[in-house]
Amino acid sequence: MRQIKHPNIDQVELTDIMYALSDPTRLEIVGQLANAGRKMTCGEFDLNRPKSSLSHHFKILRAAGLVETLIEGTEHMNALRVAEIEQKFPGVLQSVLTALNKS
Amino acid sequence: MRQIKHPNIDQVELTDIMYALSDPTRLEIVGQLANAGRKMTCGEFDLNRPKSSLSHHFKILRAAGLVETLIEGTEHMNALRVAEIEQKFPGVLQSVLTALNKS
DNA sequence: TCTATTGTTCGATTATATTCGAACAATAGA
DNA sequence: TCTATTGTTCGAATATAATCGAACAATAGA
Repeated sequence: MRQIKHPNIDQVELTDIMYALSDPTRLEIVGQLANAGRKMTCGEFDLNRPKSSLSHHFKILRAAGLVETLIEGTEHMNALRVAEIEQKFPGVLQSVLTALNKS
Repeated sequence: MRQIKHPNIDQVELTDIMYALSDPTRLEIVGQLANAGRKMTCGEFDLNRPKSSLSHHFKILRAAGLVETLIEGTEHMNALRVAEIEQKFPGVLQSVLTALNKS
């Protein structure tokens, strides 16, 4: 598997996004990614979970179209698909990120 | 039980809201409520589910702070807590409603 | 007081999610 | 080619959610 498959943005449902963002760990991942403003490897996140658990959460974030993962060597670089999500669901991700940074 | 208890808006977590909105039936309820622009009884919703199932979904919407239910006689009048939610999580509910009406 | 109406609660079933250790796969670099 | 690094996948256990019929509760109105 050379690169990981991601859903096309048209295929992403609002319920998928809501579901992905309903878990504290995943919300944390999304928040850290947004605040970093750059691609991050899975290991870079400040979360205290075994890697198999994190891998599971990244899988759900990818399926929801929120995160894009590019393989670079042995590392997997994760990026938020902000622009696409914003285009399809204006304001949804932005307002969630704003709420995250307030709490 | 004279009136139903609702959470104070301070106690509402973002994850609760995301979770409540991750279910198609509940999203439908929220959408119909918003579009109606008025209080609605449970029976008024155009959903094809047994009442025990609907009652379950309303319970979750209430717990998430999204819906307020006032008992009037034998009817339960449901209203969206738009203003409070908007105050605490600006843009979140609005953008979801906008997305709902596009699909 | 009896009955119809409107929802909630209960209980059981089925379906989905979460969690995490262990094994596996892909790659970089020695 | 061997090894370390980075994640994924597998499998099994546990937890949480959805579904819905049946019984129950509260009220209005006859």
